[in-house]
Amino acid sequence: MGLREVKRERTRRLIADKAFELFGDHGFGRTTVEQIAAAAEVGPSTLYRYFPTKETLVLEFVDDCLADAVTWFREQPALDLPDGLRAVIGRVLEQLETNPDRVRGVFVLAKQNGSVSAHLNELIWRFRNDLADELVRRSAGDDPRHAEFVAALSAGIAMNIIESVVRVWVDAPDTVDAQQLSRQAMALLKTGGIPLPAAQDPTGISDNSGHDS
Amino acid sequence: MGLREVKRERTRRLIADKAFELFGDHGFGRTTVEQIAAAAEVGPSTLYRYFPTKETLVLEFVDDCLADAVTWFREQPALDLPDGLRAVIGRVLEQLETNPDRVRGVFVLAKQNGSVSAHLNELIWRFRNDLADELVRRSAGDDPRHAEFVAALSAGIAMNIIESVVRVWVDAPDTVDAQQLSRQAMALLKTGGIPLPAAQDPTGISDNSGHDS
DNA sequence: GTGAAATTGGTAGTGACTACCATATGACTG
DNA sequence: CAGTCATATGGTAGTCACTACCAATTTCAC
Repeated sequence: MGLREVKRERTRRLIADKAFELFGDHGFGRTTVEQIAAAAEVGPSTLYRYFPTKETLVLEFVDDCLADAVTWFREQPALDLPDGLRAVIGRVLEQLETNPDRVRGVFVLAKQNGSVSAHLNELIWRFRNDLADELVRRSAGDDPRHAEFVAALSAGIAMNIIESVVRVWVDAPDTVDAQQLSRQAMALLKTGGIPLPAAQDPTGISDNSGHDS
Repeated sequence: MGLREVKRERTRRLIADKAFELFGDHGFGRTTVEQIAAAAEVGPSTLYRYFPTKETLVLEFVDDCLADAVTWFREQPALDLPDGLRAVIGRVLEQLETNPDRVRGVFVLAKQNGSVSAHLNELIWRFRNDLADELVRRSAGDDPRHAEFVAALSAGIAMNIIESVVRVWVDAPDTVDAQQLSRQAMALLKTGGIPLPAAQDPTGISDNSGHDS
């Protein structure tokens, strides 16, 4: 709309970029928000109006990618679950590949700094929860407790695939095809290539008494 | 051994308990470390010698449970993977059931406070990574890249089961049997009761070219 | 251009956390 | 039992993330 929003978006991006630059040069912990504000030529209080915490400076892009994928998935109710999940995974990776340098930078910073790592992990979990909520919404109306449990596991596996793929991909974005790697993960899962936890003796496995409906 | 360590352990526990009490009464954010130190009748600087951050005050117990399970798993190399993973899951749940109130408290606080949630999630991821490392160590010496990838997925699923079970369990520790619920999750996983991500059309699924060995 | 609304920079403060120092306390030696 | 040594403790001063608030400036609508 107005010139206002354009300028605001520009300032926002400028701050994030400068922050990323400084974090890359001197590390997350050794960079103060005052330095970032100074580099972006804004006051510290302006910076805090755009980014509520220092961590969001780093994580906003990844957060956007995940949020976008969830929103997109909500608008695709026609897909059945296996194909739908495959598609969200693809969507997330697609979004992340928009800016590989940024994603790699985020993971590097997360490796260095505990707080960044913690908040990154929280983003990922929130994604899983959002996904699980959507799966519950789609599930046929049987026992909601069971549906939530299944949805959590299902969404968790999707999250795991994404995370595992990304961790490989960020180490060598040029030689690894993230999409293909994710398909490989799905295939391994389907064909038993991934060792799953299971008792050799399936005691009490087939009864449902542990789950009070 | 000496009287010193006994006293130290007592002080440590006293601080953690008082902290938990105050967090429960007034919330995590509304409780200052000075208040905790005062309640435990120690100076703030002493408190920081025991607990490096405010979050560790909350999360130490869960952290210990997970660390214990990993250590235990490392000492059980005889188990094959499916059964071993089942056993770690059981071990973690067993440890958590040692102090259900504490675990529930942790999850309640995590729900209220973003930083607690973030650090809790990080603990869980660290557990997954430790588990994955051990799985890699056990894997036959083929392509390490592939082994790491598989291990990450495998450990991730174990982590997911634990997390999903615990989230149900903390809501009603008395009516839910965590161990049985985890076995149910494994059974669902094995019998296809959990929707997994997969393309209906398995394009490029069976070739290995995406994975450069 | 004028007034309303939004954006900004600055100030003062809180609270988590660190570095450092002086003191006190338990542990060991003669 | 006295001496001494390592360790534990409390306090002080300081940094930095973050908040609440205020005054000034800029943008938009009329």
